Amino acid sequence: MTPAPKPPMRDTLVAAALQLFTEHGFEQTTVDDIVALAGVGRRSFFRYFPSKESVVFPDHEGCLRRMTEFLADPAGDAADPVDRVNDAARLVLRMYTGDPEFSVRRYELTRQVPALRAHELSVVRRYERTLANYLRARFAARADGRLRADVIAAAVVAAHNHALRTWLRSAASIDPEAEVDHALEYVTATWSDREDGEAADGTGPADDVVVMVARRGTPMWRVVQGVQGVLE
Amino acid sequence: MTPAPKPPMRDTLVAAALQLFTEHGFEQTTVDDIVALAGVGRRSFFRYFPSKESVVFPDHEGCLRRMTEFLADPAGDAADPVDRVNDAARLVLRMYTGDPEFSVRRYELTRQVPALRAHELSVVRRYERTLANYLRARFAARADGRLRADVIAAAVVAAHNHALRTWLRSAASIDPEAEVDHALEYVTATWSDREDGEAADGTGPADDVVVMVARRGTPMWRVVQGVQGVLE
DNA sequence: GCCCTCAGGGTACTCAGTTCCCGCCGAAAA
DNA sequence: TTTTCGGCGGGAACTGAGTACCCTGAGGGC
Repeated sequence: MTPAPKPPMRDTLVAAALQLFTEHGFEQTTVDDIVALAGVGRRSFFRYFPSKESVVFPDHEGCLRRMTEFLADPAGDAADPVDRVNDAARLVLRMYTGDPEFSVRRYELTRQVPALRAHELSVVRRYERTLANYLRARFAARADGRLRADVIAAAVVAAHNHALRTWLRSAASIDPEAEVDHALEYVTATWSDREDGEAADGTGPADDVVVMVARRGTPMWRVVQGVQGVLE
Repeated sequence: MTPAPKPPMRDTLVAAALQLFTEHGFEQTTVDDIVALAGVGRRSFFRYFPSKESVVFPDHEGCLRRMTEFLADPAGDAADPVDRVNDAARLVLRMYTGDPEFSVRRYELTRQVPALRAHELSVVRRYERTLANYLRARFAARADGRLRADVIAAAVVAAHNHALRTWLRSAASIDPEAEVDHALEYVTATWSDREDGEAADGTGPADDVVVMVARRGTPMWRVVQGVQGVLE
């Protein structure tokens, strides 16, 4: 019978802040303006948000927690580590697509306010470190495992954010899942240990033999391109 | 005949700030403390540094400018793009190795002060965007060129920073160049267009033909590993 | 002499973020 | 019903970063 099981004051503050930020700009809006519009005390703002910037990213704490729980689930230990990290990144995408209007407004705002970009960077960094720490554990036995983990985590985050921004720039009019899948495939194709044959779409027996002929000195990207062209 | 061609006040401020930060901590030190120790006015501090954090990274502006100039030099247009951004990243390494004591002190400081970590993030981000923009131009004609540029730039920065931090953690006692070369090779081997044969050590004619046999469904990293094993 | 420029200094202000304390309200105990 | 208690929300005052404005004084050209 409780229409608002979550405390509404937090949401009220977010709505008031976003409205004022988009109307008058981030720097021009003071915290006093926000709490005046929300009809609460100034003290309450900092009870819910540690800084003026964080009110623009109200759901990242929860998303980071979900990502940590997802990666800690032992049910995923059998999966390919890079696939696992990609799925973890998709949790972030889902948070954005869960409220497209808010996400697009936030994107426009963040794009033109340096303080918000800086705050977003530290948020993204925490995702990246979460992914990297997971990969470090999975690659512990591998040579250069920590380096590999850091590079792959950075690549996954970069690919995810590239696709996410493409979707946001389109005003949420394209298919975000397809965009992210395509971008993450760029990373997976190169770094994953996954056996693609198992999950293939059946356009050929899994044990076909493919022969790739290359001249010594051929750039690696061209080899990959050639093999991909044959395998797909 | 000028013993200090550069204004010494800037260096005085940096030295005073670093001393107070390491002695009493970053948050505990106020800008007034810094200018009092440096013997200058408070106003002068903000004439040289836009924020309290930026005094810890006094040389990044110049390094970013050098990187931009380096990438704008048309002499490099013939080189492989990934090699080019790797060399650009090495400019940053050289700035750190140019003053190892300062770099190690800054690393210790940054490691335990969230505000400094956030500021470093925005600095690193500018390097990454500079590299990505260069690669975007070089990959303009390629399919998914922008995605590729963003992912490679992120991977290069991650590899560089991984090696840099390894060196800093060692208290500058290991060979930083070798560490970075090794880390960047991780990225180059996968993404570069460079013709390895040309620069090979002559263990075979450049136009040997290599045959790589793979089963359909073989993971791409295993294909790359196999081809690399034959080509090297 | 005068005027112009400009690096540096000082003062006062805004506002984010913190600290401390108070009032309110609902629940449980007496 | 009254008392006590605990937690949420409010308010006042404080610290300190960053900014705006104006002053001074040293050079440098005329």
